[in-house]
This record gives sequence, C-alpha cells and structure tokens, in this order.
Amino acid sequence: MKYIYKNNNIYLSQPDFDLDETLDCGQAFRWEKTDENTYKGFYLDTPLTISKEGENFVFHDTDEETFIKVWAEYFDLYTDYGELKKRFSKDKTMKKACEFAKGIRLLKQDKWEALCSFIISQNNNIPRIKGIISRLCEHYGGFPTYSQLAKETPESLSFLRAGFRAKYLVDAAVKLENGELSLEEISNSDIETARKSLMTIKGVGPKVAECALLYGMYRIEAFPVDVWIKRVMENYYPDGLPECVKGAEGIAQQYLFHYIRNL
DNA sequence: TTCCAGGCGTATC
DNA sequence: GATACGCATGGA
Repeated sequence: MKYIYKNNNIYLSQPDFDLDETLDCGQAFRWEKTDENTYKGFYLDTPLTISKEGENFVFHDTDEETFIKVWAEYFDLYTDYGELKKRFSKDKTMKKACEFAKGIRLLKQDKWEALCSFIISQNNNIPRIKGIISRLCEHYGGFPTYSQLAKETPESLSFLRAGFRAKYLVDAAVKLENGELSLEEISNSDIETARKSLMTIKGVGPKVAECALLYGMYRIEAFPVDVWIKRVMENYYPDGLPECVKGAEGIAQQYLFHYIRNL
C-alpha cells in the first residue's frame, strides 16, 4: 500500500480502484457523490470525503491512525486486486468482467448496517434502497444501532416507507437486542452455521443471508445469487463456477454483477 | 395502466 | 422439496 500523509490528507496510489465502480455499484448505499470525482460517506460514525485527484486518491481531513485503522480496512487495501483479477482471468467470462470494471473493490462494511441494508434490498431497486436508508439515518442522526431499532414497531417506522420490510428490520433488531442472536458470534461461525442463524430472522432468506456474510462479515466465499447472477449462471456457467474463483466467489460475484447489469 | 425492482413468507401439493 | 402467489412502494 503506497500512500503519503500531508496536511491532514492521505494521498493513496492504487491502480485497482475506481470510486464509481466501488461506491456506486449496489454493495453500499450510504455514499453520496458530491461532484464528478468526490464521494462523501461513513463507516459507522466516522465520516469521510474521498476524491480522485490526478493519479491519487485523496482521503480528506483524516489522520494516519484513522486511515490505517478504519479506511485501509474498509476499502480492503491490504488485498491485491491486481493479483486477484489475474487469477480470475483464467476464465474467459471472468476476464471480460474484470476488464469491464477494473476498479471494483469489496467494501468491508459494518455487520449490522449490511444486514439491514440487504433486508431492505429485497424485491426493491437501488434508488429506493438508498432513499429508505437515507431516511433511516436522517431520523437517528446516523445509522441506528440495533438497540435503537429494537424499540420501534413497523408502525413507528412508517416514515421509512419501507413497506413490508419494516417488520423484518424490527425482528432482526429484537433478536440481537435480546441476545437470541449475536452478529459477532455469527461472523466467527463456520459458514453453514452462520447462514442458518441469519435465516432465523424474518425476512432473511438465502440471498440476504449471503449478502450479510459477504458485505458485512467479509466472508468472500459467500456467493449471493440474485436475478442478475442467476442470469450469469444460466448464460455462462451452466455447470457451476470455474475453479479459478474458488475461495473468493463473493469478489468474483462483484465483477459479474456489474458486468451483466451493464452489458 | 401495468410492470418491475440485488426475495421471502405462506399455503398447497 | 417444489411451485405459485401476495407483498409496500415508487419509478418507468
């Protein structure tokens, strides 16, 4: 990882990174594009303005400790995506997908926020998902904790206009608040146990559980199959995923999702 | 107006 | 265990 710290900014050189492809590709819903080369967003309550200036990415108004502890982790900067793409490209379709969006990275999001986000995502479209999450954060002055949401009811959450999903958010929050489930414990479980635990939450089926694991717990072997990925599997991989993506199916999925949606 | 969106719960066989 | 259907909401 190549960076310099100067005047409260971090300047990062990273060829395998694109802001649009990473922050506006349907994996995270709380980043706002404020101008052509700038996004503003959060990890939990830590804010960030990030921009592309020439060859460098600028992490504005931060210090080295926050950059290392929070942002280098969040943007998965310790993983060599160049090496990953090289490995994936042994497969013809994956090669095309990797070349199509060279700058996708998997964001290491907060467990609870990712779970909520993908509960909201079901049978929904990306602009509406963003709208619901934005109203949620506006209401609480940041992303609410599960303790905060556990006090709510589907009726009290009507301001979200989340429809039938509101009761699912409350169910998740209550199960965490009363100790029936622990996301910390789930993230340390083997993947089958983790899937089963997550799916005890109402509104969490195979797809949402897989997303919670991939985006919130960095289980990169998780492979969420939605309508788009189903299309990829039918068209390109009728006999299953290629050997070269084994162990990092979730990251491969990111490239494939972006590729098929923009074909 | 009708259809659809990063699915899931429920009923029914 | 497989398949069909309803579900809140809003944009196309």
